[in-house]
Amino acid sequence: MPTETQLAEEFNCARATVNRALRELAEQGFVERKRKSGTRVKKEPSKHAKLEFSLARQVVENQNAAYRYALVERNVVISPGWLSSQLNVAPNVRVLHVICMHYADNRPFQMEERWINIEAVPDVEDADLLEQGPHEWLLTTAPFTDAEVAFCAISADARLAEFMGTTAGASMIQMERTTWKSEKPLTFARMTHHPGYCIRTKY
Amino acid sequence: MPTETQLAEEFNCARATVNRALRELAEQGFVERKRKSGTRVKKEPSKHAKLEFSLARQVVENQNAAYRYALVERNVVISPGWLSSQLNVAPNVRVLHVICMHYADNRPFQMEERWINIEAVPDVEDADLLEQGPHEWLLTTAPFTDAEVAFCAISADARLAEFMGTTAGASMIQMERTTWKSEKPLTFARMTHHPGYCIRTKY
DNA sequence: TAGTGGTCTAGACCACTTT
DNA sequence: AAGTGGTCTAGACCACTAC
Repeated sequence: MPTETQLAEEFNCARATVNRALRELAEQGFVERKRKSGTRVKKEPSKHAKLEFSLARQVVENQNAAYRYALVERNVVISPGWLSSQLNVAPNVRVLHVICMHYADNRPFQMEERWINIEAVPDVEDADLLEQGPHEWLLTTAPFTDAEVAFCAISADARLAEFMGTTAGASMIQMERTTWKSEKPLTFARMTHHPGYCIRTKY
Repeated sequence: MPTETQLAEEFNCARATVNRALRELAEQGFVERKRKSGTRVKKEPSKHAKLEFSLARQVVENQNAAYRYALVERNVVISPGWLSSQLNVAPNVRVLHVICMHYADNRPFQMEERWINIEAVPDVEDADLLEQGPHEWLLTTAPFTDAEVAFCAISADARLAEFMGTTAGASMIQMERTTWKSEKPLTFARMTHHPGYCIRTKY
């Protein structure tokens, strides 16, 4: 493509304006920009959607349903090996293990199982988490800076099925998330949605 | 927060610079901006991930696996009622129905079923789609401008299980996508991934 | 209607990267 | 070494919207 200066002349506008337009096109994935070599139109425009990352409460309330939270289990445990690897923390550190449920109009919406790195968030040991979910507590107390997310489909085992009010073998969408606060591992969470739940977004 | 002019004074810089900084903070979901009422820091910063939207071929090749494509079925049909509603096209228009498979190292990776609005992309009737998948064909020929995506978990039925080399009842992650080109409905696609496949992304 | 952010201009200097 | 995009300045006008 022509250089910014050329485009500015062609369209009779300032270079700053051209720059902003091209920068936005680059953000949207239509063009690629490199210093010295210039701006090129991408062959396969890399589209991407924004995936909102909300609290269960927010999602439920957006559906105009009544949100209810319940704590199922809360205990301090020694980090099992797989978790230490996942979070990249020393083996055998103490972590807070939490299981809780989110309901929409009293129907199971999401089951959340979470391990929190106590070392990174010492205050969490005193949080009772009876009224407020660990996700919400963490967001207001220790907001993360980086996260990795994975979505997959799983079959409910007997226990999960019981909690989610369905039968064993049902297909459910599961979201696993690991978060860091400036390189420091915060938490690993596994959130399982009720059968039939869809994650929706737009481009 | 202070107004742009105040911040510009405070930091000894031009208002345009402040504006760009605040605009970027707003894009990242940390602040909210409204004319006249000013800029406010959000209580619950709305984080969001970018969800790359790639061709099956690209995903497979990124895994360093060999990609193979196969056309399963290709026929012109009269749009069934549910599809006409989904795409918002007149009932009984002609659509191109395509089923195809994407393989990674000769193992089933994704099954794709797609309906294409012939009226919006007349050329597609002459595309044989033997070498190239409809997704790839559409992207280069008639790139979309808007899309809606839904992810959900499904249980494989007998036919799907056979194609995906698994057993009926297996949980698989499915992506449904409807796309438009400037308000004109283009296509509805349902892409089912092999059991165990995860969609990954970062914040 | 007044004040805010949204956008533009014309000009300048800088940093990176390819040649 | 040269050319590109990246970023900044100082100033201006406009559009929306809360009051």
